[in-house]
Amino acid sequence: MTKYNPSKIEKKWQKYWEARKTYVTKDMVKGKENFYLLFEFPYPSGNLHIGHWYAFSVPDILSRYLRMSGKNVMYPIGFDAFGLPAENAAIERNLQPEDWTDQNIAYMTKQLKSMGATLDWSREVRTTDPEYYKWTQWIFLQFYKKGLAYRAQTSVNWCPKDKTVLANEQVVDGRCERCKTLVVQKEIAQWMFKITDYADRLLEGLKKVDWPETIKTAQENWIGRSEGAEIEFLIPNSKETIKVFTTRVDTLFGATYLVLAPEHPMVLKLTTDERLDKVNRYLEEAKKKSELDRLHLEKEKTGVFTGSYVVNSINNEKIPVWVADYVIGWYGSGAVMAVPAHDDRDFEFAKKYDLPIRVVIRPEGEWDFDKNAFVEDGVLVDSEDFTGFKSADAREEITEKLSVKKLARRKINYRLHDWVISRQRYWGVPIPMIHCEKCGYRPVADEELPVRLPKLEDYKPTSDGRSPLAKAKEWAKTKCPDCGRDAERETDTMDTFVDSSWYFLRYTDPKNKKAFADKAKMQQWLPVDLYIGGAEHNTMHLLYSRFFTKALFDLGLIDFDEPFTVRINHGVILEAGQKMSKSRGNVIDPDELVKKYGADAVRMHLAFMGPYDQGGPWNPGGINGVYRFLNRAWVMAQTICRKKRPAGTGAKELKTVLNKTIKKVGGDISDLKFNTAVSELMKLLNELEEKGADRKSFEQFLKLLSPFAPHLAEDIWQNVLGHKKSIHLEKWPDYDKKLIAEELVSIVVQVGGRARSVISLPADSGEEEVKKLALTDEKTKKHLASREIRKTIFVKNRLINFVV
RNA sequence: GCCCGGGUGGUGGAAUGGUAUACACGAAGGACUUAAAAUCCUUUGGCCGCAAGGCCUUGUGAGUUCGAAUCUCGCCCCGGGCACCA
Repeated sequence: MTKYNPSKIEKKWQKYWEARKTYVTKDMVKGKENFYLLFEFPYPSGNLHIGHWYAFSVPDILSRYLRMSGKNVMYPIGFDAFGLPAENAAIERNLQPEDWTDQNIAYMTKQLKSMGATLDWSREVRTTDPEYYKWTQWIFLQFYKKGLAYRAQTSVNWCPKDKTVLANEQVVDGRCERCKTLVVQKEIAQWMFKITDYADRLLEGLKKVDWPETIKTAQENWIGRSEGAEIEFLIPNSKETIKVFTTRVDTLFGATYLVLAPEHPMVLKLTTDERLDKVNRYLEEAKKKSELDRLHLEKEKTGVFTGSYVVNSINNEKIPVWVADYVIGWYGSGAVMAVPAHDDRDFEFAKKYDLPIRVVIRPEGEWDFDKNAFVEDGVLVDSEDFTGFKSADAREEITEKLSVKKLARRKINYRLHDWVISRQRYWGVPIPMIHCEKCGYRPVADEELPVRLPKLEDYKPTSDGRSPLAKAKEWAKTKCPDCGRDAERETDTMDTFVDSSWYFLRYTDPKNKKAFADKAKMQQWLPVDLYIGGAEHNTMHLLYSRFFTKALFDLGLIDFDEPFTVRINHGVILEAGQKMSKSRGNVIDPDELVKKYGADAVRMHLAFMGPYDQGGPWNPGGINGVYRFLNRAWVMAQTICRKKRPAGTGAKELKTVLNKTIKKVGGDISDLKFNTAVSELMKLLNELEEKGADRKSFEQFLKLLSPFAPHLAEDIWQNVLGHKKSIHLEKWPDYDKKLIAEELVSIVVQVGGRARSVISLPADSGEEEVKKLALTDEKTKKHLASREIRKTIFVKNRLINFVV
């Protein structure tokens, strides 16, 4: 008998499938429904770790199952190949980023192919391919022409180490997401995408997609919509006003002072001469503190009085204007009305600086206003005509009254910022714009695309805030498309999240030279049926892709406006309690495991570990169990082939188990419950061993196993069982409903809610029959002895409970 | 602080109102072997008991129910998101 030798058979079948183009997906197959199964394309970091296998090989089980169930499945692969880490790694190794990236892709491709997945390599896309980024640039230009891409001077996040601008989403705890350096604010003119125009639609769209609640709430929080009003406070003897944003117009009568953020443009204008020194000193301190603040050193509120007053137009009261850094410059209008009786922050500040606290909302119960602000809704007091109103009504009425005088208006604020896409780094897509002294920024003509990234000997980032591309003088020199004068190309590159915001569209038509993808082909495949990826993209890639989809929809370029119908976040595999990463040096190398146990065992072990969305600690021990299981299947195949053993004594029960397993495994895979599907297969093999398998039931078992262990299944199918065609072209077995319905069922007998015995009866027996038999049962009798049955609970085919 | 997840044997986990601990891992004992590995068999939540059997057990305390890991409320712990957002 030949021994199970995974490394030998796996290579062989991988070549076989490749030669026969088994997994090259056609755009349409008659009679088959298309299914687009997508995972987040990898970043070419160097080599795969076990986390990549988890992300790519486990969904392959679903891909194979769907194929067998008659679906035309696309399971594509590509590389998100531009980006900072590759550039930094290349700098370290004194290589060109392009060479480093190509080298990594070559190595990872080899590794990926060893998984034995149904990946369609003929559709591979790379974001660094000019044929790809040509369309990244083209889409940018469409956005530009629609006013969705614009250039503006704003305060942006600057990473001093990576020497580039970062999007808000790339700043975590005040630090650069990549290198963990403290981010500073810098005033630079940058290209931006107007994602804020889509804030409401991005919220609205969440309602119609089947995504986990966690992602939906994360995106809702990130967008941070809040409804309220903008109210103007009058500056005496001036035409100017201070606008504040509030969600609590009902507390307007309780406003006892007004606070400006240190960055507010009116701060110095409102500061009186005698307060100028103090205010200036405070502004200086606030600037310094903002960096310390991010280290969470101190959070106590500080502020300073400007010396000026503004008028609250609801009651014509003069209230003092303070400057304090607990008010954020960029949110709302950078100014707030302070209502210390009804806001925790204002309360704390008022207590500290001895400012008046005026109660205007009463709770239903008792409240100690000396100790805490009452921040919930209630009934208005001391609010002139509005006294006695409920908070919600007062908000409406007061806003209405002030808007008549044009001193207030309904307003919705968002936490979401526009997306800053300029990067001052080399390894990215050049922004296809030209700067002319006379005409300003002009778009590159479509025929000129792609604007190729030039080769640069020295591509390192510079400290002056200019992109390294500025060093490519010849490349940058061009003519203005409008006036024909000498002009210069934009030298910033795009954030890599732009590249990845549309790659799933390209997979449908990766070689198209006339469009980013053919409309008919997109119609056949999109939106994506199931998208699998990591939670780190909840508020980045997933939000950006949704924005792109909506913008492209509005441009009439696609006919759907949500890209991913179903989304599942896979769990993270931890090593020593931490996420695996090269920098931590705790990566588990799949190649070694594959060498030792084979790809089939590695895949199946990953599937068996636990719920797919949960991840968890890497437990190398368990892989033995799966390997043993595969080995036992292998051994059984050999004996069946030789002996052609007929069905054993338990043949009928075996049939029932087999049919139940067919149903359960298929259902579990569809629900992405791979771990329980594996355990069902193990149970079935145990049964087959115990009862003695015939060739037919073994073949059924093998089909169920084939998505999990594709190489082993194929080898047995063709070499041992002698089939001429691939097992992966077989149909998923049907199950017989009649066989699943058991003839005899076990019914639990409970006495007083405690299980005391089990009796066996024909299925669907009625209460009387069950009761009769239960009462003759010895164990039951013992527990019922000298007790009175007060009530009987009967659940068909399950249990009977005697309440005593 | 607020918002999502989650807490079950020595370990990964199963069961989403009806026999808790399926399926594996590990461990212990045995068979085979000169020996080891591999393989196979047996045992394996805790406590009491020679056994039959009994009692206890799903972070914790209460509640609903004939019956709760599962539903409800309070508390503790772990993971993630947001966080001075007015």
